[in-house]
Amino acid sequence: MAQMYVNIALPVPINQLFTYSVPLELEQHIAIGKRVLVPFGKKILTGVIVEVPSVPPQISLKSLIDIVDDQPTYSPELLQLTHWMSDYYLTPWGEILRAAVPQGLFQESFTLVRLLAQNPDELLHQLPTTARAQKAILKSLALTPVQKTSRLRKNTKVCALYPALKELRERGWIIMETMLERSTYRPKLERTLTITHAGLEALTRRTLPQKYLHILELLSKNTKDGNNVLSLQQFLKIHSISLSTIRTLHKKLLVHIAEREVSREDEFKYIPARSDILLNEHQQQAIASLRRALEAHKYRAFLLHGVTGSGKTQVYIEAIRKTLELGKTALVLVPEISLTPQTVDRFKSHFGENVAVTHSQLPARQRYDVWYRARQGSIRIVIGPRSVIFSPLQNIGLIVIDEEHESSYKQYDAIPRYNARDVALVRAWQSNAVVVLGSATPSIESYYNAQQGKYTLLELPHRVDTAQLPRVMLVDMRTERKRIFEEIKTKVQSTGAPFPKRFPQSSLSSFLRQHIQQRLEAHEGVILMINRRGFSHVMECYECGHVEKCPNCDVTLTYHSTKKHLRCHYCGFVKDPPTLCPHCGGVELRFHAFGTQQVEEELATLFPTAKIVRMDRDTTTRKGAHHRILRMFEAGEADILLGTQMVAKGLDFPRVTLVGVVSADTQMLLPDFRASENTFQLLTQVAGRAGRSIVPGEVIIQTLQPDHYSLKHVLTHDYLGFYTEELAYRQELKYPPISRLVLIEFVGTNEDSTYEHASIVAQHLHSLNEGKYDVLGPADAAIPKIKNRYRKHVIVKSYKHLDPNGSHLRCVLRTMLTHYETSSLSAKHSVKMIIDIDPQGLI
DNA sequence: CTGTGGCCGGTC
DNA sequence: ACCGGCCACAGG
Repeated sequence: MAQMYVNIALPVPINQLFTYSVPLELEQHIAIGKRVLVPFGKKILTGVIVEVPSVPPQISLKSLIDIVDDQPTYSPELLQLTHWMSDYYLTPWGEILRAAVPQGLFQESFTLVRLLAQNPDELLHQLPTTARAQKAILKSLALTPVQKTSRLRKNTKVCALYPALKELRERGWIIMETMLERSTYRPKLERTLTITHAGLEALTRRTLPQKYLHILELLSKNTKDGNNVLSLQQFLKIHSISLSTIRTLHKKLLVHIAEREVSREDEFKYIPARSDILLNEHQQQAIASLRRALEAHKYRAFLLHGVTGSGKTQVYIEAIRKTLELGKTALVLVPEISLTPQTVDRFKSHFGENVAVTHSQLPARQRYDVWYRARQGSIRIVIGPRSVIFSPLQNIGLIVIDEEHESSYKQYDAIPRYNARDVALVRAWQSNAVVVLGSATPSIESYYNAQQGKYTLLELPHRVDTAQLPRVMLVDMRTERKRIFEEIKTKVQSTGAPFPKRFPQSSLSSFLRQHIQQRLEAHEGVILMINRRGFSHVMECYECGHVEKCPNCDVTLTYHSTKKHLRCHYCGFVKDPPTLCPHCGGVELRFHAFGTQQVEEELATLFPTAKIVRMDRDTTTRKGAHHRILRMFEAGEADILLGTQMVAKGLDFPRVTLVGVVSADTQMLLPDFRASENTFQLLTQVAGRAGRSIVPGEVIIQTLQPDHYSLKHVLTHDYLGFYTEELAYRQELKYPPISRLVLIEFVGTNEDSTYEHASIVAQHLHSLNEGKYDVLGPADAAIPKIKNRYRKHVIVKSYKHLDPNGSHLRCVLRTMLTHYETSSLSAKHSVKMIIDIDPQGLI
């Protein structure tokens, strides 16, 4: 037999596979998709067998250490999907494979350093004065005698750590041990109690005290097929028996205590689904289309555009029902934030034991369980946030992406930077499955795709039952501001006092106040949304709300306090800030945004008897806090729910009749080409929280820009109107979906070298250009410095009519990447380069 | 002459 | 990412 080789994908930032030879005794266990342990550099890493080549490369090879899996962790389907991602997102395959499974499945080795010497302080003198590194290591070990090498490196900041450790080892002062991390996953066990043969005999012979006989009798009834139905704990509790009694029986060998693995899923109280749900005509049509598509067993994508409260979930449920009938499985992706118990219960009540739900707050073990059970086929529906797109469900028939426009489907802060919605489309295509993208406010891209015929459009234009869409009103905050400003001016003119440093401002207009008052009196619920403080570097006219924009990119300019100028962070355009407002001649240009705190205080003063609950990042980090706040509000124990964007999504409280938006502007003025789209989506979503029952709802939006087009269409619930206007804007400035964007971010501690590095790459991209794309920048990122690291952006805009599937662009970027990797430019200046394909935003 | 810190290329 | 080899340079 010829020597066998395997190609392994490793989770290292090197875009290639590595070949290893296979020891004879492992040959019969080799299979594509299994995890293996391999030596790599100084470490042992986990990798995945992705190919079995017939011809080895002409280099000396290392040998596999072990095969971790009994059965492949990755199905051919998942290997195909992750391979596509590796190519599309320019990310090493191994890194994607690691991201596609629960944490802890990619063990790697580490080295422990253990101090043997008893008296390290004396030993210090034995070392030559020049051996500073060794001394530093000894001192650190004197404090903590056992440390990982990585920790020693951090503690001592020694450069050549290993040579120094070698010396110390040769002196016999330390030893080093290579260890493999323990897998973070261990099954949850519980103890079971069974009666032994000796116990049964004792029972028939009745040679024991009555008390013990009674217990044995209970036990003999409780035992089924050799397995105890109740756990030890449950048995003790139900029959009020103490553990010590059982111990006595155990000592006499009359009972047997064993351990068994249990599922960690939370107890679920089964609520049967309502059977009286009447589907309206549009829902029925949508369901019929989906059923036909499912029966065809072919790839097909649908965009389900349904207004808030139009019963999209019921459509998903019927589609899933059909999928199960066809013997297939279904994936449901939801944005993290909208995974309310309401939604979960609804799916569970229809599909019971077939469903599993994961979310990021679930302990890692429980997430592992869901992953494992999906792979085993013991569940057939998985619901969760973006990462469940990798769920190892077999035979997928349907993928649902709820609220497909949500930015949380894009992972932007870690490798791999992928959009789960787009990956879902590819997975469905590769698996001949049906995809449903659902939203009340589809992303411009998705609606564009629907119009281009890539997706079939399904519309739900009405709310279910007889609920009406709420009445939306705008409050022009400029009038309020003007009044205050005039008052100050007259006061200044009459008294001769200087202008006050800070102008008084109230976050709540009198109009909004009156309406809150009315709702409180009627004992109805009020939701108030504040935008997170976010971006304060936007300069705004106090009187008219005017904001300066870039003449080239049409994004909001940001103020740089050090250089005292306004700047476009897309193209680098710079100008001095105006002293007078170019729009109204106002003198007061300033930065501002309301914080949750200020609004809460104002509310408390204005409505002293009202009970206000706050929901934001700070108040909901504790486990269960989120649910408790919502339950209080639902039960009517709280009158006003005040919160950030969290309150905009997925909540369904019939008692809410008024929704107020403190300021639409913070969102609208974000320096990003998607600012209008996000504003429209957010406001439409939050407006959708009002009037979800017979009582009609009202929505009040405060703004300094009442004429802005993203607000205009919110008033009339006119998605298509907004889409048309927004698409024209995108076409004019060549933003997606007309173009394809790639954001290249450079992060470094030294501003000049970070910039230099960015320009070299930008230059390189220019030189490779054949006119199919534009390169913008380098420019400062909108937040130019985070945690003492400078951020520079280079943006590539590739034109779809010249490079329809973006393959040319990826080819160019790959060339650039190879060049970059070998030129070791990054190491020299310690500048990190991050490539983000199809970024969600450019901030 | 030795030990150390910075750059650079390789990792099967 | 992270290690080791190479080179320049400070201290003896």
